[in-house]
Amino acid sequence: MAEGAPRRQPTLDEVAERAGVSRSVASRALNNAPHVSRAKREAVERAVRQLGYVPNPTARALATRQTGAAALVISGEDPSIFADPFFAQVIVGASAALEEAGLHLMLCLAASPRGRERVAELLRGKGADGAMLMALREGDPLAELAERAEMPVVFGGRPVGATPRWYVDADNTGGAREATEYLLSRGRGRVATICGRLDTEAGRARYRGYRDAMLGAGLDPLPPREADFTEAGGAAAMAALLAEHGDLDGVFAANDNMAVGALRTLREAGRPVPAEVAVVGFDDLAVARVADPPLTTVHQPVTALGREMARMLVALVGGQDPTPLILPTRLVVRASA
Amino acid sequence: MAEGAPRRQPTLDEVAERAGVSRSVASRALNNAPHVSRAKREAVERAVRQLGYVPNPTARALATRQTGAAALVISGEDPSIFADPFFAQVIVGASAALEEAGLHLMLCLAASPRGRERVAELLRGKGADGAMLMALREGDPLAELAERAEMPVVFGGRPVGATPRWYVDADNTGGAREATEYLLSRGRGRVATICGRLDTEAGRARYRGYRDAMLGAGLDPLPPREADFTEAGGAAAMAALLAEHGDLDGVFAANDNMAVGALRTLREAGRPVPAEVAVVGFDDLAVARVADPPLTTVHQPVTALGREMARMLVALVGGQDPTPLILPTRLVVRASA
DNA sequence: CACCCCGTTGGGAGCGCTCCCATTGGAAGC
DNA sequence: GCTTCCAATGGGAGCGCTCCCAACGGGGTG
Repeated sequence: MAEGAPRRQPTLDEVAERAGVSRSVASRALNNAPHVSRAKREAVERAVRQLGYVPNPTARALATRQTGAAALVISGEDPSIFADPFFAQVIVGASAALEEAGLHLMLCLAASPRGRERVAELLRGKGADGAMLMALREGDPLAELAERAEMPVVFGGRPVGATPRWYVDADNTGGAREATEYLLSRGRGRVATICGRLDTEAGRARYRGYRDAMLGAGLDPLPPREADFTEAGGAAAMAALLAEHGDLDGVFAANDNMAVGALRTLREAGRPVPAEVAVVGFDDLAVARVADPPLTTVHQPVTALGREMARMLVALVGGQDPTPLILPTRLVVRASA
Repeated sequence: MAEGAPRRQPTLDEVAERAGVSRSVASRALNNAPHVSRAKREAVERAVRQLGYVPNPTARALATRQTGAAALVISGEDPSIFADPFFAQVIVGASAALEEAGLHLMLCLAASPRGRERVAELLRGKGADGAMLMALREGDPLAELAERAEMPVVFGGRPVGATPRWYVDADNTGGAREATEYLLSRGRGRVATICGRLDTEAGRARYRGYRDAMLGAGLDPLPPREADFTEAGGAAAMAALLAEHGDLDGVFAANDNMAVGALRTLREAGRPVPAEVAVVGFDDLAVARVADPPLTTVHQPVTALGREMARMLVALVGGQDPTPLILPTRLVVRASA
């Protein structure tokens, strides 16, 4: 907080007066728009420097009807979902792309009812120039809010049961299929999957990939063994799997967190990885490299996902009509399979 | 994006007209301020519902000189610093507290020069009602920006070399001392430390804690072995430590990431943990529980840190003058030491 | 019955900026 | 030398909301 007298911030009028020009000219000079003589432009710049003028973003927003901010909304019934480093990566990408476009990032963790309400306000009132929505589950109230939103909305991953106009997604099915096929190609014949929440499209798509690969190899896919994308959930699912199918020799986990959990369970059960059971994850987050053994996993360009979402939103805000994007995944082979 | 005709959002004037009252009364009714008769209040509420009116936050911000948003600024020369799950936890806490106060969260990753410039704008122009600054390094340009900021600023952790007026920090020195003392108390006599970046106050404070504990036990502290708070950095530092002091039997790493790296190096070097070398970390992030062996570490209330920063900021915005806060840490004993 | 008090009410002046538009004047064209 | 054109300029009207303040009127008091 500034010390001393509560001197107001200088306004554009004061800058104009100091520079000996009209407010209009000062405004144009500031936004370096045309129709300003070199002399006046410099006079304005000098005045700005002398007064330490900084434009008031709120006033500008009101006049231009643009807030200069984009919202990133992460759904979930409980804030702990955000602990997944996946989101941090997305944010890094989105933040960079937004920064490039001169937009600020508003982060909304739509966990509590109160939070969801605030998101609704943001979307319905013009609290941002656009929004990115992620992690929607089936029947997510956010989906409806997105419909009513007074601004462009880009989805990160697709919501369940509907294909929005604009989204960026990873090739979940393809990646999962590749992972499973890899396990099969390495001679694993009894491959199970720990799938993510089936009330998310990513969870379903990855299960489809597993199923397709199994069917393609003439094998019976196991029914979905659902977990919640967390390490603990993965560990529990692995234990259940082991109890039911003691003879399995391969597991595709629908994300790295769950794969790490599976690894832990297998270690505790004395089932060496990959000797007895091979494990493949999905995401390729930092944890995959550090796991023991290092995790073979489906790499998903998470930072790019954030970046492309933001870019798509920027295009939308700029009046363009971008096309949805599906980012490629690729298998990264490490020691676990 | 709304379909159909580009109908404008209804304004307060339209609501007032519809309700048969003046704009003033409508405004008061909306903000449920006094001096509005029951009848008119209800008429306004009805009109709001019928028109689907949502107040324009920008206009409100301009009139009240309050943006309704708080910025969380994370410094760092490179966005990857944000990959540290530490920040995600802070955000969860801050977000919840801000939500309670009806403020939005603007997240600023001040990594690139461009990003820092935008933060400067935000802080100098009134782009937010207040800011929380984290992860400042020695000589960080953000420190000066904070001085000039036209809004209250709360620090998360203290900047190097200066104690700001308002901050929330963890008891870094105390925690590090406790960790080291624990190692010593378990009969480890040759205890080294992998300290974090010494251009951060947290890095320095934790080294001081180690040093104090060593001196307190009449032992010679080893000189700081600096790493960058990452897993890879921790692994490298551990390797160097092993090369120089092959006989060490205890390591205090200044955060969990580095501790996990150290664990990996020790495993690769065939030095069983904790049998030959005991390891203690700092932070108690999720990774500590999952590590192999599970990591003994200094628990730091990270979510509370975010929450308290936000609460302090809210108090400040509300015109109060809160006092700085130092949150307690505590040792969590697991298998690694 | 005059007077005062106070809850209601609405008019109007901003908040600080953008942008449309009419005006000006000098350079270029004939 | 006169018209034409256009860059440069500044006045003014908003953007949608808050809030001060004067005005109004009904009930209570002396």
